[in-house]
Amino acid sequence: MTTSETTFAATAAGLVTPVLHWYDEHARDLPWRRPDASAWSVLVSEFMLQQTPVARVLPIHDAWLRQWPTPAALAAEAAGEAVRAWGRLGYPRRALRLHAAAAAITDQHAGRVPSAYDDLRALPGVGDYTAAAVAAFAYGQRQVVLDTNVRRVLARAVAGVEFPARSVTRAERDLGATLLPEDPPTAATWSVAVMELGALVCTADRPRCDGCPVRRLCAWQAAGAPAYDGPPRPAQAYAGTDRQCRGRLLAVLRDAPGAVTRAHLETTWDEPVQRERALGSLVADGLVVATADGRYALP
DNA sequence: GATGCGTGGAC
DNA sequence: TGTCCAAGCAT
Repeated sequence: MTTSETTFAATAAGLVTPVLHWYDEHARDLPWRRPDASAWSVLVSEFMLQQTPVARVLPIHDAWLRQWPTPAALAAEAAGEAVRAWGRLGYPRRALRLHAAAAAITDQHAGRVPSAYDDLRALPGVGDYTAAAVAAFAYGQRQVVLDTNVRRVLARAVAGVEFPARSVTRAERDLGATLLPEDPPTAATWSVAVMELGALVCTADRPRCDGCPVRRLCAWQAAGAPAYDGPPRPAQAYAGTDRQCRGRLLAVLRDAPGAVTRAHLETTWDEPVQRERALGSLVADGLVVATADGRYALP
């Protein structure tokens, strides 16, 4: 190991204890983190939190768990009810996938959220992050959990750059594995702690470095907090896009008690070509179904 | 690996 | 006000 690699590893290892202590004092009290939270509650939270802020998830998660306290309860419903209950959380395909995951859990895992990473990863809508997160947070396993928060903390504290690469790199996985404490429950706490640090302190915009427990160790701070100089991230347009059009159409169906007419849908979007394309894509995704009488409804 | 996929809050 | 972005996933 070279001198620089030795220094790198020592710096990285020094992050763990301060972050654990910081988490002990500053962790938010979130429903899915409580000791009595079920694995199902954790799984639902992870679906909802994909690309969605905690504040918007809280009320929907609460209502969801009241309505469907178990995977089997959700699996017994029509998928459209899941889409309806999803409300305006965004990315409604997640509701469909969560419903499909509940069905798979009911059919293939006797109604119990699986604990093995590979079983979780095989569920609809569960990728590398969500599988690792549920294994760690619901079952206390030792897993490398890499989300946007963790990746940003490591990019700054260890690599000395403001933002991580566009996609997860081999180096990040190796670093995550190196940092992970040996003891499984401690590893699981570290994973949630470093995520929380990214969410509350080491934020994308205006990080609160004054309150950071590892400021002294941070490579980005040591370098003078240089601005990001990588390729610009493409701005995600929304106004006038198919995504907005889909959102409008689906909102009409969510708010209607049953099927709606094509004429009703047409009032929500002026441009006919785009409207038809969006409606077609919603049907293709399974978020909307055409009824026998030519109307449209949730599945 | 690049795209498409919602929504609303913060500035 | 427009811009950015928030615990990703599937294709």
